[in-house]
Amino acid sequence: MRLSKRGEYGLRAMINLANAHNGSPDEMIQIKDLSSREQIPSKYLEQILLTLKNAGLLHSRMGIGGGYYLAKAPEEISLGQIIRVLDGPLAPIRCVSQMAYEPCGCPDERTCGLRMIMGDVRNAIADILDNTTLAEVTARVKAAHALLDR
Amino acid sequence: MRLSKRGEYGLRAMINLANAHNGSPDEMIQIKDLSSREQIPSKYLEQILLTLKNAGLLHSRMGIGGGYYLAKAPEEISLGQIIRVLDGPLAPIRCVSQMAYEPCGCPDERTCGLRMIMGDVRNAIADILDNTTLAEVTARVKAAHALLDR
DNA sequence: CTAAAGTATATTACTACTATCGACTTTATA
DNA sequence: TATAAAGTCGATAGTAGTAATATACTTTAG
Repeated sequence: MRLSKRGEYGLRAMINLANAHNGSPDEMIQIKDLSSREQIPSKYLEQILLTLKNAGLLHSRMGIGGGYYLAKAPEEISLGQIIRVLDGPLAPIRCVSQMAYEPCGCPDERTCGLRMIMGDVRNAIADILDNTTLAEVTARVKAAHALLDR
Repeated sequence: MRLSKRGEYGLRAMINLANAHNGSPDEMIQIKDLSSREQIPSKYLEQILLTLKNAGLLHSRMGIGGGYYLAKAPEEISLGQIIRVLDGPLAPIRCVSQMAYEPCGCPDERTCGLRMIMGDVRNAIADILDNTTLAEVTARVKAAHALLDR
């Protein structure tokens, strides 16, 4: 049930960008900063950010002082969206995927035990990831910092 | 968030064996039957069943009329156990794994947003898979058949 | 004794993931 | 307007893990 490195790196970068987000131009962050902060190979991160940009989740500016920033408010970007862009469907097996269903060759899907359980698992995962936005992650991070600083 | 083929095949085989389980010697099923019923390459299934046997979840008998059968009652085998044997930890990333924790290199685990959310996801998955036994799967399959037969 | 069945290990094939390279385009600013 | 900083793009290479096959061996019923 593994999240790929691509998905992990993408999420880390997006969470970083969300933490910096404040509506001003200051929020822009460069690849090399993200990469050093989160220990991600920078050329690999480049590909990931580009994918996220093409999917409409990020904007960027080229040239000196350029960088990446969120294309929408953190409230409007869910972790589920990010993972789907980078890793594809959330479902553990294709025959329970909402976005990329494929039959699995079991004798009868209606009475397939595995399908029933994996459907439950898919729903549990999607419930969390589709209902958690970057804004909520940021809030939880801030709360954790506040607790530590006391 | 994919379940590997190994895990999928293993679960299908175990569910099949659980459906056949009745405490008598009749419950034994041969590799070739499992493989044809569930469309699993038989030599690959062989490896999987052997792994499950070495983990103590299956017993077998060699020779004519041999085959595999559950090592314990279906009530005592959870899907989580099966997946852990075949695929390793349930957690999406190692730093939230209970059975195979590894640090992930983020600046501070206590305030890592990704870790918080993935911890939730891990718990949601484990809640389902560790609390669902083969007996419950069998019951759901029977119920689905009953519904269809009306 | 022999055929059916599981055991064991090695090897191959394939694919997805991870990462790197080099050439190109855009932009701020000295 | 030249230059350096930054993102863009396509190709490709390395690697690990997954999936599958091959071959030889052991056990057991009849």
